[in-house]
Amino acid sequence: MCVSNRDLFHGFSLQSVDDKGRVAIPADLRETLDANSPAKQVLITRHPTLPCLVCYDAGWAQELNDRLNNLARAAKAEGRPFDEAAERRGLRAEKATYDANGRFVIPSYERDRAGIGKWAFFVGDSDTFQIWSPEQLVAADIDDDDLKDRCRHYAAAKKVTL
Amino acid sequence: MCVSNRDLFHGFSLQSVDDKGRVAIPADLRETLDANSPAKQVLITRHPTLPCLVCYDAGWAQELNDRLNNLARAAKAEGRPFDEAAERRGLRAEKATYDANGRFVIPSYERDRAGIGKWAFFVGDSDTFQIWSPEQLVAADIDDDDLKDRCRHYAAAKKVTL
DNA sequence: CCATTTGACCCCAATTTTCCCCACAATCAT
DNA sequence: ATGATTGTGGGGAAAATTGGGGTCAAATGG
Repeated sequence: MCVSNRDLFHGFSLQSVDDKGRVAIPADLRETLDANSPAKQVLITRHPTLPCLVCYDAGWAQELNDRLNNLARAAKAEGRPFDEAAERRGLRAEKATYDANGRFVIPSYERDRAGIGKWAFFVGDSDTFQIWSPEQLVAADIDDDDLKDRCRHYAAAKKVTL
Repeated sequence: MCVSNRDLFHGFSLQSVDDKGRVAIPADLRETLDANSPAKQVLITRHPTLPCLVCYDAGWAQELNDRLNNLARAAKAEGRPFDEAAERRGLRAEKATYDANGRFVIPSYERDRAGIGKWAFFVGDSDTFQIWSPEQLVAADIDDDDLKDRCRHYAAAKKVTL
């Protein structure tokens, strides 16, 4: 089960959020979405611990679901305890479609909780990608100075003051 | 485990960076990139400890990701602690495509952090290759006199003063 | 039930950025 | 030397991002 033949999400980008709440998914990440699933859709969840969003394609959602089912079956067969309901909560997600320009509307609950305003910082993370409010990121109490630094660099390049 | 029949990166070269930020990947290294992945792309990260960049092909990225997923699964199955988010940070990378002449644009954050100006020193390192600012390399507080010496030699050959 | 509002989509257009292509210089191998 | 490959410079074409309409349908409230 080594080769899943999926494209990975790589790259970083600071994108503007317009007055309608739309953001363009950076071309690099969108390319991966399109490669992994023909549906022009992106699944959006809150990160379990960090104040950011986690996004992926429909194919990855299926993969996660399959794995969970396999774990549940194995646990049951071996009589181990397995809180399937809890595990399944981690798979809940919003679904959004993106248009020909690669834009979608960040669902209001997710946008609100991630504190996303005028700008959205995209972070490719292999099987998924994250979306941060740049302001939240640089202020966050996390051990990832490089990401914060990178965010500042991208902000400066677009003349955005955080 | 996957039998990955991969070519290795070998060789050294000092390349110029033009006004657009473009640099040609030396032919030896490019050959390996092409052999390992049909995508004309190179993934670029910062070295975890040294002031240089680490680059590799998309196939190696997939290999690293597969290994990480397997480790995470094993750890979970055996109830061992595993900081997946931290491990995953090491896999984050910028993606750049190179043209028919083998040139790509060094992403501005990476270029900035590696202190790369007019010249880029390429170092084959088996599964990956490194890109150094020659000035940073010879001044770096590292125990690799041979590499520094080699860099000076290449610089002298191109009449570059460091 | 009908009028009005809201908002989700879709299309078009301008600007910026990237990348593709061609020509030429330098280097290497024969 | 000379032809082939590799590296370098620059301009034009294509794509990405962003702003702003318009249209249709569901929801709201008279």
